[in-house]
Amino acid sequence: MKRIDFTNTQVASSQTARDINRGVVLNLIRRRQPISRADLARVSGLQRSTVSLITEQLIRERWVVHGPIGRLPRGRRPTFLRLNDRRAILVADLRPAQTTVGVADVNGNFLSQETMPTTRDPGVTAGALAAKIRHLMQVYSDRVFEGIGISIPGRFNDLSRRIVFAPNLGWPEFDIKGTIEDATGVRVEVENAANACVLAEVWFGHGEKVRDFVVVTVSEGIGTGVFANGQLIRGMNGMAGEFGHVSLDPNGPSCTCGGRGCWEVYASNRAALRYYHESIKSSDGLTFQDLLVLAESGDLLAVKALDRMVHALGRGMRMLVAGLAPEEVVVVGELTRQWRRFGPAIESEVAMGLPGGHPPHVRPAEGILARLRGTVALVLQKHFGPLAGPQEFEEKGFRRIRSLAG
Amino acid sequence: MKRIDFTNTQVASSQTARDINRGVVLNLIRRRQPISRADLARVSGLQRSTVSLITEQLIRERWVVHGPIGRLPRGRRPTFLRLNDRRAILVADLRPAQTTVGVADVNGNFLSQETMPTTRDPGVTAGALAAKIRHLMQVYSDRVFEGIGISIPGRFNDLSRRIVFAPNLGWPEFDIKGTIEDATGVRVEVENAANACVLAEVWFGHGEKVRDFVVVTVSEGIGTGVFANGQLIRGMNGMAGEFGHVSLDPNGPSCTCGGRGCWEVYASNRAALRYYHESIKSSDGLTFQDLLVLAESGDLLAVKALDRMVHALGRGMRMLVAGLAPEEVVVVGELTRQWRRFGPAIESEVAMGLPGGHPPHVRPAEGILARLRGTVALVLQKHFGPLAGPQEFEEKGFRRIRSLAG
DNA sequence: GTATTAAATTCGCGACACGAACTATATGCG
DNA sequence: CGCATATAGTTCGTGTCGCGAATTTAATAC
Repeated sequence: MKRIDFTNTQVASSQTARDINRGVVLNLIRRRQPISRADLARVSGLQRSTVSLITEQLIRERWVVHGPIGRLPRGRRPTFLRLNDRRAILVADLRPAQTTVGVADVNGNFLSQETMPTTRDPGVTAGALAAKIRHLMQVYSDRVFEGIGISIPGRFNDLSRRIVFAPNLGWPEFDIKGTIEDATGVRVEVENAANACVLAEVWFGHGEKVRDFVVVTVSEGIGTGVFANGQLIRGMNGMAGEFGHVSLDPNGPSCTCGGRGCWEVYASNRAALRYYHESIKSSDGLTFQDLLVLAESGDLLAVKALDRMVHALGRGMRMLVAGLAPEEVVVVGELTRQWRRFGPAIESEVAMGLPGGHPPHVRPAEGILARLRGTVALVLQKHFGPLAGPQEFEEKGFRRIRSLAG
Repeated sequence: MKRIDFTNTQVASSQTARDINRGVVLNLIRRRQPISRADLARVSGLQRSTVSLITEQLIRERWVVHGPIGRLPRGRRPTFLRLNDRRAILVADLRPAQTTVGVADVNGNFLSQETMPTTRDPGVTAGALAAKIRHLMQVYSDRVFEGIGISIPGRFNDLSRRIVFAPNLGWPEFDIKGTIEDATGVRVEVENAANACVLAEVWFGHGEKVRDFVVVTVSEGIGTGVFANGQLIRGMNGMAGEFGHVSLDPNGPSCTCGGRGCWEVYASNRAALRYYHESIKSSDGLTFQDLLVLAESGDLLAVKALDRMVHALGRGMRMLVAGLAPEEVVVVGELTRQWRRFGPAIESEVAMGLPGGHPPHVRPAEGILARLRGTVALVLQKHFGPLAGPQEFEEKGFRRIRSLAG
């Protein structure tokens, strides 16, 4: 008897070239729409004839539709192509306090967006979320829904299909994917919020031009998403990116994760509030937003608390920057609203004592929008080819092949 | 006038499939030699006819040669194929104290290996190295040399072609690539030692099966190499992997890099020696090897010093493990000689308070061998296709294509 | 010798990208 | 209006490649 072991070797067939080029053309249309076939050929380097065949295929697949006719000083007028925005994606961003639900088209434009409270009971929250989604599907029944994308402040394990690590949410392990899929009949994709922000940057931001950057989400906790070598780094079981729970001080305050002195204990919104509480009594019920307003209006203790937080934020980022050498650090969170105040402080803290080379550019991104748009990208990834991830190959032209072991 | 901007979009041509499959077949031969065409077809999933054509091409290119004829209970006998081991690679491992030079065949087997001292003067060392290499080229003049691979305890900047960050070597910026190339006439590839160990693991170890692991080299300093999503992470300017210079304590002892309290200040061989020096006076001239021997023979202070070092090592690894979620942590360095003593201590320290999921397997690797073999892989990468890195695509079937900007 | 088995090659086919030729459609000028 | 010119988009012939069936080669068993 022979032992068979399925290795991951991937061979190319005749269709592989088409699959690759289809992805290139589809993403060029997404990026540069409206665009003519002739321009696609110029931009991609493919022959006009090849572009025609591929666009024909994309139109058959209903990903692309004809747009308006262009005007040129001379010659035949080009027919522009654009994405079919009748195809929509349902998106949700789960946060400890509230959940945002919405509908977006394939371009990441939102048709609708609303919020609902997040409760401590996963089942109740998921039920309410599913109801909202079903309602949205009725309201937008003229659209075709590609899937549901959900970003969470934690980790989703693909094997067990459960949320397995979400200390700031306070949920036990829960099968959110199955629950929502059963209630709606639509396929659900779940991803960590910081990773979703990475996808949003790649899909709707600077694209794949920047091949190494990290996203740091600062809210109740601290999340990090790593984009390296032009790919989102997921790690074993999708657990990569928990730099927020790296211990800076083994004897520091305890963290929601069970550890002590984690980065997020010093640099999250909660940390700033704690610093403020320590300096002044009678400050119950204060939110991070309030703290920002206080600092803006000149409250010295509030400024001091935020400065401590920002200092810790920069210190932790230096860890990421030293280890991963990103070109950019993208910051997501409420504190970006006063970027003028915090931005330079973070940037100089990051650059301090950096081993060799140039410090990265530190810049803000819009939070909710990034998370939601990231989940749009998450759902579309399956159809748009290997942009931002290698896992696509297996499902398309490539095949897993056998190998004889032993 | 049109502004033209070369984007990195890569389209596939007819030859793309062949390039991919050539790489698959060549690497299967490398891995499983001697192997027949029939087995290659079975293992790869390609048709026997396709395998025949590709192997014919590889034999023409002189990468593959016919081996012995096999024996089977029935039927025509298979002709085995194997790599052409007349093609050799010159390798060097530069370390602060000494440099190892050698010759290896394409299988990573060493034909020769010798050491020479490393001096504080880059020019002198490079000159001596070049002389040794020229001598080896004469001794093995029956071989064809593919290139020279050099691993360094620092960073090589591809643009300036210089060693730009090597605090433990104590060299100023130096163009080692140009110096050796001019003196030998052979192409030189330079890579950080930890990254070289990563390549060695992927090429001569478990292969691409483990898609996420990190290498931690422990010697004068601490180096880290990150393998994620099945790729070596290089970062901007190839600077990724300097986790050794992440500050654990901003007020800690100063480091060779100019910072304070870096991980390597607490967890390197030098750190262990410092701990020992602190506990006992009159211990000048002691090497790390001596310390290991002392500990083995029951010197309690030596044991204590090494325990402190191992504790710090584990603490830093927890940072890597939390952030990158590797399946494995591979340790390279002298301390692996007493792995029975240190291994379990490191592993339990790493697993302590890890956010969610399973801790990685921590295991040792042979140091000098890994570094040297890694440089073999470094040189061969160019010819063996996109194994362990995406940068290959540009040079083979893929092309950069134009895009009109503005 | 003949049947059987397996390796390796040959050959016809379809998919694909390429590139030249061709068609379609616009502007401008005599 | 008619013709030159320019640009978009399509058609068609060619070469490469992988596929898979048929064929050839070479060994063993009876």
